[in-house]
Amino acid sequence: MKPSIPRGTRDFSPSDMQKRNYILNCIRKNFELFGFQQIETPAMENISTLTGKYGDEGDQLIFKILNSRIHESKNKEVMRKEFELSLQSSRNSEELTEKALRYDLTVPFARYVVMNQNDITFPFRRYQIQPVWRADRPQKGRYREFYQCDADMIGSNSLTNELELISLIDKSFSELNVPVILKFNNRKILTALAEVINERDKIIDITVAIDKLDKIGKEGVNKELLEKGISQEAVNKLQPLLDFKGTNEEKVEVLKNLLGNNETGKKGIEEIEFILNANFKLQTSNLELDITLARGLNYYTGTIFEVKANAGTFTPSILGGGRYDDLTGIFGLPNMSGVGISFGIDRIYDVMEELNVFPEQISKAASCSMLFTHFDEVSQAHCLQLAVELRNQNISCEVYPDVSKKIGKQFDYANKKNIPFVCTVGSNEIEKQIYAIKYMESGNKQELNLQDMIDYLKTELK
RNA sequence: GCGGUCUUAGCUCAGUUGGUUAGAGCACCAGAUUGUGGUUCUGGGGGUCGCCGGUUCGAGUCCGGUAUUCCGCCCCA
Repeated sequence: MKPSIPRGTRDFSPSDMQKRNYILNCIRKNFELFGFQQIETPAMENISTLTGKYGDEGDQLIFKILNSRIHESKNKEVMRKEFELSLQSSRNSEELTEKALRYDLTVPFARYVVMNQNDITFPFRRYQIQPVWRADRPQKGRYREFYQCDADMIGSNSLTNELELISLIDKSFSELNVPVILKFNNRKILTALAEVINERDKIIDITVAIDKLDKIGKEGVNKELLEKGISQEAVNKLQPLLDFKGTNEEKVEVLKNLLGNNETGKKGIEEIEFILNANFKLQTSNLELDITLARGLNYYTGTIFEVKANAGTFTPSILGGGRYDDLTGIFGLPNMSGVGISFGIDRIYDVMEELNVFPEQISKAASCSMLFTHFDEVSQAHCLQLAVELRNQNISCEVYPDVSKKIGKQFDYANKKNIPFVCTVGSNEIEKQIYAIKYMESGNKQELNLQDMIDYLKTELK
């Protein structure tokens, strides 16, 4: 058969993994530097855990897992009915699919917090690096399996958590050498907006439409708002928001004029001002209040974040996040506010590839430090013994696995794998216990006994 | 889920209005070179032209379906 993998999924070769791990290690190091602790959760969740958290569109992007051994079920009539209903409209039937692949890491985290609340010391900082799955149509930078790297603080209302996350974002992208623009907004602003224009029920439609401003323009947004049944009067009231361009402080003034008399609006503006005024390192990061930033996920209630690359032509969203005041409530633990962010390393990878900002040494990384070459079974066996000695000294090495008189072929192998040192062992070497070490880059050779070889390699490999 | 697009050797791609045995570069293998790689030269292997069906005397080329890639919509890391 012809081998293939599902669309939207990918294999990662050793050179891919070197680059992916470079990104991952940077982010993981910073997570730990900020005191986050790692957890993992299962790839699959009960489907009821996931549904209803991501909006209607999100629910349809959940990968469902068909129940096993349905042919042995005793409830086939019920299943047939459920299947018929599933053909009619989007729904979840636990008779057919009781499990699903996780869609993000935040909802499983909320579930974890509720289940383990007695063992957790709050406020809890956790990080989680695992793949998620979305039944989306693949495109460039849009995969059906991809990794999220989440850092969340839960059990604290303090806005200093938001400041810490901004600091973490700033530090991570500057270390990765990716120029970014960090946008933020507050869901309370959007809620207040819907209230002020008397379209409270349409908040989702309003936020989704406004979020598209930079993509479809003001006319596009207005058209979509009207199509969704928002009144012309309400749309008119929104115009100052859509028109406005200016500094963060000027935007706050616009918000005050528009929403200053609304309680929720006041609170949102306060939170925004706190972040902007925080006497922090924020001035050096590219922090922008974007009053049209909405984000689709339903569970956000306060601050929302989004990061985009600020260079090159491929500038997808590479980080998202925000504050959720009551995600755990649905699982039975109310009043547990959390805030978190999620790095999308697959897209960060694509952006870094385009910008060509991976350090050069990553692509040159060798699989090991030394290759032993040989001529026959006897010399190969001697090499295996030498390899044990080197590895005991923490020097990585490999013995060419096949026996061949063609030493050139063995050298070519070292050359292709960027292995920096080659040691050839034959009967002369075994007899004298002196080995010729060749440094591939220069071609220089050194004749050394085992102890000198170890010392030499340790010095050279530093 | 809807619309468009791509697919020819391991990789990147040519392939004329449908017409002999489908090509190139790189990679691979062998030799020049029997204890030392990168350069060079010579030779060689490798294709159900994504898959299924149709039109035709004849299909890589035209038509239908399907899968995949990428793009737009929707949504999002």
